[in-house]
Amino acid sequence: MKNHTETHTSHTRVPVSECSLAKAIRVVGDMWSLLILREVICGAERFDQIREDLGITRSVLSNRLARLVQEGILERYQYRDSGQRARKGYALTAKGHALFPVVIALREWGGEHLEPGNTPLRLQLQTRDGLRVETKLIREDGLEVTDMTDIIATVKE
Amino acid sequence: MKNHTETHTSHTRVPVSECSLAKAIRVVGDMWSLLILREVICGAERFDQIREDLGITRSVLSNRLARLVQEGILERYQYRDSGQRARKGYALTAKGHALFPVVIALREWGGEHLEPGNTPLRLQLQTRDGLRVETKLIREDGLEVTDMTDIIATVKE
DNA sequence: AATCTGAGTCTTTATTAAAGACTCAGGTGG
DNA sequence: CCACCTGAGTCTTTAATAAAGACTCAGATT
Repeated sequence: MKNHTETHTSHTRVPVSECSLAKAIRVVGDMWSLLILREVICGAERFDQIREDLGITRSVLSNRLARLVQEGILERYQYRDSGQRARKGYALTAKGHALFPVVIALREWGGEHLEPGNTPLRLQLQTRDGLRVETKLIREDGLEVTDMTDIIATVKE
Repeated sequence: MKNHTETHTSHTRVPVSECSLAKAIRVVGDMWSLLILREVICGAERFDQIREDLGITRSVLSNRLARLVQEGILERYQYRDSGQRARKGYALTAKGHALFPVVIALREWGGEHLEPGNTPLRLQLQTRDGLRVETKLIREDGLEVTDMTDIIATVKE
């Protein structure tokens, strides 16, 4: 609970149009795009696979995939499983992979603050050899930040 | 570019309804909510302040603030600056502060992948005593993950 | 040749957002 | 005390998006 007599930290004004956080939010900060990324990370690669898992409509999925490809976050490719016809798939590019810290942080936050008691099955993000991975906030001096209220926004130009 | 003859990692199916990542996306994974969080982190506290900075309509702002308060991410309080009338403000709760890793990771991604050349002024997230803060992916064994393609999704039940 | 599938597009209807007028309470100035 | 201003919204109308589901079209499959 905030103390209403405390002196307020001054308002850091970075115009939305020039803020890389705001830009990132405009590019990937929408529900369907994020859910689609989750699907691709989980290994879904085909249009209908994603659509069935998410219950998204074809038109919106088509639209979002196009945007994600255009932004260079996903790439579209063709593949052919042996004995199967050629198909099209979507996969993360390097730029898409670079979103892992965001996704993992979101996953952690959801797991810690949104779970309603029991958790039957949990999505884990780990290395190929089975090591758990988690995000940490590290200060310039190498120490981990544990108290989030110690973090403030400023403008460096 | 993905090799189209590689064996595909199997599809990890966690129903959207039971996935803490998907839940987190549904709660904070929308553009306006994220932009509002950015504003509050930047020190905006009043309704009209946020509205002017973001150019969001009153009705949507009202709606999103109510949702964020209801989710326990923001709290509404009253304050009175000396010589001023009493006003209402919004501030991060502990649950809201816990989103810092997500926000900082997004900020980093935006800065690295979305900047169009020159960056006049940059939003920085740092400690109160001026130390830069960044997110890192740390493996169970303490090492940092640098190659994102080494991370895969699995289900642990 | 007829059918099936994947990967969409198109059309219609329902939801959500934008623009901007209106409300209402607390404080201020004359 | 009365008229006016401001903060913090609500309400109404119009425009943009999303949902539901029919339709398309090309490459396999029977």
